[in-house]
Amino acid sequence: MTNESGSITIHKVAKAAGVSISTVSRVVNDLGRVAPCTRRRVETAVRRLNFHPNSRAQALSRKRTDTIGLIVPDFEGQYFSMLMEGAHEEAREKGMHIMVLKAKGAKAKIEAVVRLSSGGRTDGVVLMLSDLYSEVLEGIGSITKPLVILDQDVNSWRLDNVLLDNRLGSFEAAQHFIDVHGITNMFFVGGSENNVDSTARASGFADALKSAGLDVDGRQFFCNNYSYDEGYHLAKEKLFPLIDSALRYGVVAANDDIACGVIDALMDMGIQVPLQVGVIGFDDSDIAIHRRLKVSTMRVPTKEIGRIAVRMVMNRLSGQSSEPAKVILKAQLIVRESCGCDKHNG
Amino acid sequence: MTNESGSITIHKVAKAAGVSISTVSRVVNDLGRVAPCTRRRVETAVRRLNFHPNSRAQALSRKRTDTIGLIVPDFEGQYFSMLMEGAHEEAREKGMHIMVLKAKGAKAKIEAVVRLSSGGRTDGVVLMLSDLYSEVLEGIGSITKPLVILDQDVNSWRLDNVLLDNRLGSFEAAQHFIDVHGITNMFFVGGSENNVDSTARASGFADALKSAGLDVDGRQFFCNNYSYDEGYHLAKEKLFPLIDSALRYGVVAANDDIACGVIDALMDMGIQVPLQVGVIGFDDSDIAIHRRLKVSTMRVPTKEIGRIAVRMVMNRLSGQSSEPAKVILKAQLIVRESCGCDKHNG
DNA sequence: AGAAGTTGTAAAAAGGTTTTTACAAGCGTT
DNA sequence: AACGCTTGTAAAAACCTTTTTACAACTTCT
Repeated sequence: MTNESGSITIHKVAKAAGVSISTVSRVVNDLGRVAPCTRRRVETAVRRLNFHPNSRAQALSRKRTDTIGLIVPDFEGQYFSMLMEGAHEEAREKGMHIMVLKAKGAKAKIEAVVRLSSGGRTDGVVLMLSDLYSEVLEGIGSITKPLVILDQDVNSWRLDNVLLDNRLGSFEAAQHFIDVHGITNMFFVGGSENNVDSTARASGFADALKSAGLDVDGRQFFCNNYSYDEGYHLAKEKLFPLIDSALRYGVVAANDDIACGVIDALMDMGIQVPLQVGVIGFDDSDIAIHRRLKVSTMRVPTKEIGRIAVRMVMNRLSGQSSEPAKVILKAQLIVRESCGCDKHNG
Repeated sequence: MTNESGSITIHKVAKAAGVSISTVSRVVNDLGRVAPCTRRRVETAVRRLNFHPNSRAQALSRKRTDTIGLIVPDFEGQYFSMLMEGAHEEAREKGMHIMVLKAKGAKAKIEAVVRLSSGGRTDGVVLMLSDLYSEVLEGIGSITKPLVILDQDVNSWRLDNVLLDNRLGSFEAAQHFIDVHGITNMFFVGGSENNVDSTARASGFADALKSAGLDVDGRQFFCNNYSYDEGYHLAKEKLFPLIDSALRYGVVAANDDIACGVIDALMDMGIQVPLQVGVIGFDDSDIAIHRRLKVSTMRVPTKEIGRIAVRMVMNRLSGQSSEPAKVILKAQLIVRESCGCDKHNG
């Protein structure tokens, strides 16, 4: 008895209520200029027939879909979940919907953006761009719809941007080891080399060391692919041999998966964590607290990122903000156990 | 210079190519009856103007959106990620899109289904229904669009259904303890009481015990809310006191988070896991392998569930299958370390 | 050579809204 | 009573495709 297939249209409602379709439209959309008694008549007809405006016709007529596209490289991991959470909440509050697309690699990303925006399938797109592809920026140059880029700092006269201050995040992580624990020997274990998050986190780490007057050496940096297994492997094969049991060390990892891999590897090699080696992760994902040794980490306000991104699209849509907006959020150090602090305040 | 705002419509293309709009439509949609030289002319015009058919107009005319709705109770956890993965892949291969909605509780779920299907915003909906709400089934009774229910076994003449054989899963987990490890003392730690997965897993566990001639006792069952923390807490406060250090035990948990909580709690209380107490989780989520003691678990083919669900919607759409379909998938035991087996084949 | 079929294209209808324009009626003012 | 203003409603245009119908120009067969 729903619309569709029985197809209750605005015309039938109009007929049932004995008015014209424009009156029904005005009632349903709560535009003014309709007499109370007419309104009542229409409303009962709408209820009785169970009329739902055909959103496809609305979309065509209104020239919008009330849908925002979200393009991510991956559905896995808590980052996506939280991003989705924030984006969905914000969208929902404004009566909009989210269409999700996964696109890995430059070509796929461009295609995804075009597919979502060019036909008018969505009103705007949020694109997560964690790898540096200038080619993507070119490829989407012809898109005229609101477009906000996540993660990667793009300087465009058209694109909105929401980012995390990755440098500051790992700067603070390293600084924590220096200031609170008096540790001067440190390692950074990062994700893939062309992931912008990971490289920014590496350089923030380096900055912290420099600004504390410590030497920075290429041998302090390790690269893998953002996974537990690689973290484990790297720590066991490369990092462990460098450890002098008379000294204390700090490890800053580019995410919590890596941090956990490092911790487990060191423990398996008989190192006392966090006594001999402290570890700070990044992201504050579930894995950081769902273990015996709670992992200290830089919490990323991912949900907020999703929210803000959607809000930016909608600001554009409502014609506010002609200037491209850029919002930079900060990570927050969550001190738990793996850095060597006793207190567990996470 | 994309469509929209510049608005390159089929009319402009037709004009540019010196043909009628119906010819352009036939070329673009690759319907027959168009002379080679006309086709070429149209194709160049399309490319030159960068024409993308307006998908809103297409939707109105074709009476479909090429979009499938996916309604889930939550975006967190790997279950959602994998479901999304499968659904997206299948949809993408068929040129369709996924619109995601989160809805918790009966009222919200009904509203979500109505919102997505009644206005014609999607062509069909996949609804994950892990809690038993007969009220939801009633509420969506009037929907005429393809609708597939996940997780919960519904016997409807209209609704498609894809499920996991939860009973069999925990049956096999318990049986593993009995057959392989000769363990006769067992506990089940479940999720919330009205979660259909958890209760089915509990009863499968009970069946295994019964069919092995073991006693089943209410004190062997614990309930929480599917979280690490509750698993930890329950194991420490309730389960640990019941343990006789002279005996060996097996614990089947309703998911991996709980399993990890139980393991960590028991370890913290000085119990040797898996020597004294073996643990088998459920789901095979990342947390099961991202720890020192790799967790044995029942792997759920979540991605496959997502795929099949979307495929079912599309089968309906294409007019095949008038009978409601029901697919029941099986979980697979992944033997790692936490059950007491040495070998790590995960 | 004329009938019958095929092929390429145009014109028009359909899809269901929203929005603009137009008009009529009611009311107060002078 | 004439005028202008507001208010309620209808009619029509616009949104952009797809799909059906119609027709003219060719082929092919008898």
